Amino acid sequence: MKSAKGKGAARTSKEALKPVDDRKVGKRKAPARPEKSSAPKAKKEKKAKKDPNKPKRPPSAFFVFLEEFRKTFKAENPNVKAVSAVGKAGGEKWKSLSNAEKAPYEAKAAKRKVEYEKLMKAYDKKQASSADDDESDKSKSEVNDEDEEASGEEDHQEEEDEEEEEEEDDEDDD
DNA sequence: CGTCTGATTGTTGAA
DNA sequence: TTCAACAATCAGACG
Repeated sequence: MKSAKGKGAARTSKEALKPVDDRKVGKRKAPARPEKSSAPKAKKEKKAKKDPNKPKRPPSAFFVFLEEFRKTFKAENPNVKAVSAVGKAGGEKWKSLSNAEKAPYEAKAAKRKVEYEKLMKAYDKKQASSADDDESDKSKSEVNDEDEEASGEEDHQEEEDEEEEEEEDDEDDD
């Protein structure tokens, strides 16, 4: 451990064959630059292209719950500075929650997903535009650089009441 | 100074 | 359908 930054590769090499049970996933950014030195120039015509505005993945219900949990956890454990501590505690607590309790978190996560899809469309367009070799000709023709929600558009403005309470207290179905 | 790590689970995107 | 990687966090640690 320690400085073995070479993590990128190890992260899923053999584990790939093994079931996903071992979620030893903590690693991130695998494909991007496991080697430290070596000239990053590489240029590679079209590969390893950084995303100008790649939308980040929407936080799962667990993360949504974690966000709140972190505050609570840190509030009672200000001394704890290890992210892993919150992760473990959060994970444990998360499993302790019932469907009904996770419902609000999932609802939020679901909403995130919707927004994410929207961002994806915008991002997708950018890629398309970029895909084109020469954009100078068409110029403004395709998509504007950044429109986003700027104007009102058809914003439905969520009026969600979160009244999807279908819970029949059937948590312990097992 | 910058990038990476740890640890959790869920979700998403690609094959 | 299945795999693999990443999403936040926060401070420490290494280059």
